[in-house]
Amino acid sequence: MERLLESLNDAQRRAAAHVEGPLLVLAGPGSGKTRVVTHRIAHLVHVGVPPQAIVALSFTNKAADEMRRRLTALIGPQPVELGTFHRFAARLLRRHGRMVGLTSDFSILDPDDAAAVLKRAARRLGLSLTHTPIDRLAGVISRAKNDLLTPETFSPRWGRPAEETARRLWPVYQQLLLEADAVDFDDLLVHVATLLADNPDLRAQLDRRHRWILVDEYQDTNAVQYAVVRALSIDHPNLAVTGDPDQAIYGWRGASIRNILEFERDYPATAVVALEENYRSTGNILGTADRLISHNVHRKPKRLFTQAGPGAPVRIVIDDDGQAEAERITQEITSALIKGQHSPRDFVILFRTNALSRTFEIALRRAGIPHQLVRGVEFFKRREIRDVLAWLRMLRNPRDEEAVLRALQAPPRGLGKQSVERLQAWAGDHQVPLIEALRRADQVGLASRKAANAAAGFIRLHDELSAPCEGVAALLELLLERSGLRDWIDDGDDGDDEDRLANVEELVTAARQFDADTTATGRDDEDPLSAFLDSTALVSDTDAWDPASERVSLMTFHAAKGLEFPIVYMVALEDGILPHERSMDDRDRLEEERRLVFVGITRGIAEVHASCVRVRDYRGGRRLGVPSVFLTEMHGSETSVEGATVGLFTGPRPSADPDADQSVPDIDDPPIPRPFASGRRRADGLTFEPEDSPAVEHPPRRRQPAVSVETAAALAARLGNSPAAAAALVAGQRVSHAGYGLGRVTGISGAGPRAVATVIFDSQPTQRSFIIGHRALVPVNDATDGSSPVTLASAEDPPGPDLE
DNA sequence: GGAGCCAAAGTTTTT
DNA sequence: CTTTGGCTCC
Repeated sequence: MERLLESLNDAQRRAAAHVEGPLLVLAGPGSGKTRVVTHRIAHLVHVGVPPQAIVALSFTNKAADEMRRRLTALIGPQPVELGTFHRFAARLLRRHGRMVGLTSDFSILDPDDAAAVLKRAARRLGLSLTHTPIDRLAGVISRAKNDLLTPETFSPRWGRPAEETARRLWPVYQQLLLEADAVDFDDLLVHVATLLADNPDLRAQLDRRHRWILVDEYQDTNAVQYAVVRALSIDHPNLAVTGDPDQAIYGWRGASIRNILEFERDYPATAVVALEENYRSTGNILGTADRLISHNVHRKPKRLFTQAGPGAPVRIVIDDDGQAEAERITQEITSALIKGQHSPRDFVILFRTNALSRTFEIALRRAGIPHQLVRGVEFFKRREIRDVLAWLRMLRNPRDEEAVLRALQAPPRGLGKQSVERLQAWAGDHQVPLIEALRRADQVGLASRKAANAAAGFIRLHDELSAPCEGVAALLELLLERSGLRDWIDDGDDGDDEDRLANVEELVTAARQFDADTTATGRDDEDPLSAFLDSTALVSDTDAWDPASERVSLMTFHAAKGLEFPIVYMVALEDGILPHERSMDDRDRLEEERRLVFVGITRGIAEVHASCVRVRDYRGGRRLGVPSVFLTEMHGSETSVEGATVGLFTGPRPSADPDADQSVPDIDDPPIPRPFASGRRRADGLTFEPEDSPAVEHPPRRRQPAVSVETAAALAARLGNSPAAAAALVAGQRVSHAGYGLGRVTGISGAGPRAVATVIFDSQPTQRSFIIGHRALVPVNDATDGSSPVTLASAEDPPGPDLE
């Protein structure tokens, strides 16, 4: 056993060997936090703690999966409860939700559906929402919930009409949710907190049941999460939290650094372990990060060190405009790839807002560099996916009005706005769920015979599909056939149909996978359909990130937390973007922006490049870019500056002299006082009109030859049409498609004619899915396609994602 | 009753 | 520039 902990350093070992009592692990970036957590769990199990008594909570499924993977590698599969806060809460609520008025079949509404409920609440109150956008109201309520406020305790601030409106709307909204047996994301945690606060016996019982609790990223927990964790660790305070106050980046979501800073006060006799040795980054990277973060006033100073050499300086580049920035970075990546010392997955491009990704996607695509934009929720936001899931939700919970409303229109069945409103009104008058009104449509008095028939048909369908079914996938299949959903999706003849159908098939595959997993693990304590729905509702952006894939990653700073990359590009470091203009006037929020950059820098293993731009195209117009104050702050002996020849950087060109601090341009005093004020500006006698910038000559598109290859191959396939061709698809196979050109298969899921191939096309950044049986994909000989612009370094065994 | 078009508005970060 | 919402027309 002692061998288990041998590979750890002293501090890590102290933390991992800790068994009883509260533990606070202050873990700097790259200090082996995940190793400590997994080794500690392994150690606990080894000394006889029942695995079922251990709960490890993280913020993303990805982090949880990675922990599971590493734990299994250490000591084999264990029935440890390991997942996200929300998943844990959902599971708990399915068991004990009665006490807050929920059945075990409650629905989890995504933000869109929650907004629709909020709209209904406003309608019920007779409130006009023309002057307060619904998202804003939802935001106010969400934030208040995270602060553990209730409609009673929430007091709108003076001169904030939106908050006053939200306060009035909130109780009605909760009422509607309750009637629908539904919760929003925030409620999952709020209900659990309430449950634990109001039911001492249950609290004690769960405290006993979950005797060892571990919380990752504790600096980002908010009041509700704190309340939940607190309530479960009173009698058995074997609570271990890990975190780094310098990486707290979710203050806007109600997270409070207080939780970690005052942990020792909350839990007396806490063992504190500081992990300070960094095993990830070079000395220059760590030094730059440290220099930057030391500008934060609200902070416990911390020592970070590495035994690694200084490495390359952290590079600061000032580009002319966004296009130049993207093209320069693309070129640098290309030449690094050609040299063969790096593969695409070694690179990440980090930006403050998602809107900034576009320029980089375009540039990378043009250069033929495979890349992935980390924005995973999109799959579950797709229309067809939401339609299917709405059906499932309705079958599980017929009171879920949002689900019923959506199912009613998918496919359209002749029940229009008029009829639906009449049904809703009737349901309201009779205090019954909407589904009941549909069931008794003959009593409702619908306008037409047609509408009444449609309602009856819908109910028949609902009842038929409500019959018990072997597995989620089987239910899905039945649903797709009987509801006409599949035909509806498939009937048009534009190319999107195929995409949409493939997405649905992908969902079926996921369900099949899910069924197999549940059978294997034999978890009978949960309803499979509910569990499946939970798993689709609670996915996050980073969950979709595939670390093993041979692609350059593009993501926000927030999404990068916990990850590491050999080469990091941080882009658009301009005042107004990072720090964001809405955070510049508030000291605390400015500090959070600074921590965001700290997180960005410390993702880097070997190289970190930061850049800003002198002119930024943004929302149609152009703005002058002023280098971020953070660039000034991080600049020092570990950094180099390029591109400061003209304009904003007026000082002499920075020399290699490490102490040439005088050469640091005076970024604090830019020629343009308010760079991000709206509208075009004249500056230094320059007029920034769009016409002023000559269109950049784009290199000829490389797709030309690909197209002809493709049509020939497609024609051959259509004429010969050998089934063998379809079967020949394997992961890694080059293929061509009539619409999208050449691409590479990244994976096959399922089997038989409905198997789905996922493909990355050379012309597009996104992954697309195709049903193999449709034979839209034609295998292409790798050697003949000649479209590979660069020789990629050979893929070795892909390492797992590296979480701290 | 439904679909398609046009206009307007709004853009931080996310479980 | 994208998305969303409202309107009109079929």
